[in-house]
Amino acid sequence: MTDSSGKLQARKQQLVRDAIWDAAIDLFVANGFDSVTVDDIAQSAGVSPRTFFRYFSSKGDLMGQGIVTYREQLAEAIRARPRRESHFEVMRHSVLQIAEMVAGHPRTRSVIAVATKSPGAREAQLAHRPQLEEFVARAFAQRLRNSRQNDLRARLLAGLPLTALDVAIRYWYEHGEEDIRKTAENVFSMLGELTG
Amino acid sequence: MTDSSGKLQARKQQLVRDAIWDAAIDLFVANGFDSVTVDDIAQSAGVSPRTFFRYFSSKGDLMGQGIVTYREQLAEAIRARPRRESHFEVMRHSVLQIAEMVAGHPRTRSVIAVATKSPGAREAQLAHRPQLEEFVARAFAQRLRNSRQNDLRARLLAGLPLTALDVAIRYWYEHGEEDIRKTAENVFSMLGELTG
DNA sequence: ATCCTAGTGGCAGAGACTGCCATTGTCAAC
DNA sequence: GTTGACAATGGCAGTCTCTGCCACTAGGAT
Repeated sequence: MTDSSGKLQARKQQLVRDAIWDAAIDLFVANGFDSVTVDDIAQSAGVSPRTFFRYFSSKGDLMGQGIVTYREQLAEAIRARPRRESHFEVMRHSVLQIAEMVAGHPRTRSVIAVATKSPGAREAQLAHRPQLEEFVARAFAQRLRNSRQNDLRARLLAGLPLTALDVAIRYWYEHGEEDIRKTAENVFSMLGELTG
Repeated sequence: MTDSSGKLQARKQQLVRDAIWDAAIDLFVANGFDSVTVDDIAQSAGVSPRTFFRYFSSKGDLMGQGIVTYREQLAEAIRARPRRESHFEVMRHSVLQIAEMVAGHPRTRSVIAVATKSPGAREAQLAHRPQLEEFVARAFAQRLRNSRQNDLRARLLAGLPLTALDVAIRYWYEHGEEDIRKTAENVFSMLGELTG
């Protein structure tokens, strides 16, 4: 099998996946998360309901994909920071970088709008957090090889930036800020003042 | 209507509620969160499935009750701290206090065990976080009346202790520590070192 | 004894999700 | 171009969650 054919398949799958996701978000925005059924989404995307579940494990799963997409890049951003940089600076730079990517995505506002209006959608979004935390925690753990209470520290260091990111993005959305970096900087400046 | 009869009614309701919850947690521990159906729980608690849903909005809802119970007390603990105390100290004292209460509950270990083993259960547990955050954020907002970016700050101050609490409790459970205060103190000491 | 009301159970039905099997398409070797 | 494997899809049946509705019952108030 040639390399291109394999990639072609993968590309086509991604196409279907995107079609489903886009259709779903649009329907959520138009009709509300709760009133939209999986059948609606499948029909709008031109696939069978059965196929929907082959691409997404649940209806709520759709709400997390916006963030999960940047999972590797967040971990990578953390790993890429210089080794002697303080944890605080690592978090700050990584969050700033990812926040900008998230804010740049055309449908980010739609996703947040849905999550804001529907508690069920927001919960579904949060359902991805354990997975996300684990991912980030592993990235931090590599910087902590000889630290006391490695895992406790890693988990805390994973939870903080995710909380900061979440707070920043929601504030950015609700207040119609132009530059999300500014909001994120504010969050970290507040974080820094905590001990002072 | 006399005062006592109303209280009696409430007491009876709480009895049913506890019966359902206890039965559910026991079943979860024994058979796993996913394999237990609502019918199982209802039968084990001696009520109809229909009644189950009058006490808990969903099967997953059961997983959050352990924490939600302390919702008001956490907010109250925050409000009770002296007004000139730093945010950091407010968080520290409040979390320590609540952590001790949570750790003292006889079924806390069971709940964490279930949440640890089943991703679905953990997600259901996290589903209560928005509600919880909102609650804590309101408590902090009262301390911030004249602060810039009130709500951004309040949300961050709500997210941090909840993250700290979550991390501390899980670590305490997994490492079989005797005193959860020590673990919580460690978390906050790590938090304090962040800017230093 | 008789209302009145809150709590309950049963029933029907929608929607989420899964396992299974048949069908279709796609690529590769012939 | 035909064929043969293999992945993706669709349809179907069935389970489970959750809700609206209505009938029933128990306990307190009158």
